[in-house]
Amino acid sequence: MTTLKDISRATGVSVTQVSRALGGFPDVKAETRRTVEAAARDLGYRTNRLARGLKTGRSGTVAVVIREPGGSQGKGVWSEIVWGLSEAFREKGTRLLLYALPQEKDEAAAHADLYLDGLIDGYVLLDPVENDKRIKLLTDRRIPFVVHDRDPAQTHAFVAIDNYHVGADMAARLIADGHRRIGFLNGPKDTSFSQDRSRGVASAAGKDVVVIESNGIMSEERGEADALALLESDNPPTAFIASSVPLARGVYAAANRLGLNVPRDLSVMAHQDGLESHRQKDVSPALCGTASPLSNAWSLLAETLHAAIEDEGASLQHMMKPDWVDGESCAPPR
Amino acid sequence: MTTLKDISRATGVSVTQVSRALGGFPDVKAETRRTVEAAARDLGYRTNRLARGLKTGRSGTVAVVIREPGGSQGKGVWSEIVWGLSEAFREKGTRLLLYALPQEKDEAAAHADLYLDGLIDGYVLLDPVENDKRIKLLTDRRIPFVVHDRDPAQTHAFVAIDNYHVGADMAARLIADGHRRIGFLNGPKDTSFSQDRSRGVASAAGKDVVVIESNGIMSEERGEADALALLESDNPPTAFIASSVPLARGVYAAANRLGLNVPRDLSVMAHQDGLESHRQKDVSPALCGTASPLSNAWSLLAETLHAAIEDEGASLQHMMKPDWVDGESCAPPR
DNA sequence: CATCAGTTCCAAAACGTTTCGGATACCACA
DNA sequence: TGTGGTATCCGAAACGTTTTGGAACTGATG
Repeated sequence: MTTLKDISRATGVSVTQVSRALGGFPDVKAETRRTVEAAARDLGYRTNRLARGLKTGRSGTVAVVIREPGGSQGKGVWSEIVWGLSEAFREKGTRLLLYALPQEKDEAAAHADLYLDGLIDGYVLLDPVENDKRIKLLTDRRIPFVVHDRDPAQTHAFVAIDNYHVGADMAARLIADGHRRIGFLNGPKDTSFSQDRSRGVASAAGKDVVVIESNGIMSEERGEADALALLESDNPPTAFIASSVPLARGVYAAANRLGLNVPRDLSVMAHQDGLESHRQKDVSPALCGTASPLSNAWSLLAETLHAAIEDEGASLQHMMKPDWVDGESCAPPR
Repeated sequence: MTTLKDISRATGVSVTQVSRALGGFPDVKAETRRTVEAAARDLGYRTNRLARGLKTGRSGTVAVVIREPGGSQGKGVWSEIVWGLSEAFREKGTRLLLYALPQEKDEAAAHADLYLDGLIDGYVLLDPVENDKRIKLLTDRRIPFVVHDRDPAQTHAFVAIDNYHVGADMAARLIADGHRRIGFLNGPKDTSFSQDRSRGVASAAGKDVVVIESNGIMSEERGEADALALLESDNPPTAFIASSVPLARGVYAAANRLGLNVPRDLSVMAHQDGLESHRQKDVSPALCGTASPLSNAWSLLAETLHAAIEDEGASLQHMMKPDWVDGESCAPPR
């Protein structure tokens, strides 16, 4: 292993100046810097993060705790998220630790324990719940962290989707196309994302547009059932907004059963969460709708966590505007 | 953060003795040790792994490099493997770093780079290929590692399945049941696991048993095609051995098309690789056959890597005997 | 009493880095 | 000549741990 001392010996420059030269400090003569940099390259120098970490208190490593194995049949889709995170952090020179924790262990305590090892600068938290214990504990102990999505009951650093605009965008486009009666298959009523989307839709709708909203789990079965009920009513909607791709699949199934053609007889829009597993293109006709640019979320999460680590107490909150994806599933009403 | 110095101050014992007391060294009076341990507990002491690592050259962290995001639609099943590994290492007090590397980057070089940071003690390598570059480079640089599965072209530490016994076990059981003509749907001819299984089957077969082997990719489609061809021949086998669950699915499909009942008219055995994604129970009738106890592999991998890190140059090789899984798919021939 | 062995202890050095507090040299200006 | 400013440098301390090499004490043995 090459150390600063080796470079110092090789160049005749003091260890201090070698460190400062490599660190880009201004009080180093240009020529000295060049000499040092050349020697560092020749000797294959890499700064020892353990030593740096010991001195600075920053190891350059963050962690994410995962609770379930998640095979390709498993419910969890964390592999995609974790991969994206790891890559985003890698690009910023930070490493990501994956901490697998069985269900029966106390997750919040595990976060605190691991942090005390000194190897970890902070955490990314996934899948927050209301009044999340982890958030509470990490906040108390002033351990830096950022949440993917958010817990509306607590204030903390997060990167979340702007669900208000998810609803507003889709509704506005349907209305611009001439639709005046819209079915809205939303998520569970008690989740904050559903409420936000609902508000967005309502604000875009105004007075002469009727929105019929239903809430519940976002499965294809429920989508089909709720869509069927609406389409068979006396005054059926000419368009649907679905809060997820599976829900939209359900709408397609319902339309199919009633012999309705999408988009000729019925327009369908859906929001996709950005995971490979629920893709708007994978249904036919391809869905149009909003999309969460999760791929961008990784680097934003990385930046936010960095900021949280640097400025203790900074509360960084990012709402990401949804993207728009064109498809074949929307048209003006007949 | 509590340090050894804090404990020293609190107890009046020197830092040296505190360290030795906590480290379990013998030259510490029992009473002193108790005092120190009590203080450590009260003060919530956790040893700083950065400092220890700097001194000992061991950070207590290992890494695995992953190349593809692999959503639940993706081909990759690494999430299950990585989770198992992370948990196995966690139980041994070691942490696992996940290093996501895009396809276009040089993987072997990335291993060397990351190692030079000093944060990593060694690697777990997945999916080795013949004459694997990573194995070559890590061996050259004397960076400790262990491979999940193996590269028969190089000698290195590994944990692999005993594929000879996979073949031998299944063949022996079928023969004990009275089968004398066996179809064997194996993997690609140039992979070492296929060759090993082939040898195992042959050795169990002896002279009065006929084995008809076919090789190729292990998809359901190929399984169906090859099984169909054999079953429609003049002298069809009374049993099949499949090298994977998808292949066995193909056999089921072929039997179905020919109106054959499993296991009455045809016995089917399959090897499952232990991943949730290919489960013998998930087909009907449930498959019997060998299974790789991958869940045990994780801790064995962890132990082997630890050994490789401690004794430089130790070459540790572990063949895991397959398990046996009972099912409904086998019976004596009619 | 001197010697030895055994037990228990500790000061200090070391790991590789960052950073504080000056030191040195040079030049310009009064 | 002295004074101040700027550019460039460096020694030494510090981060928290492990480990070396010996010190101090005890009791037993000759």
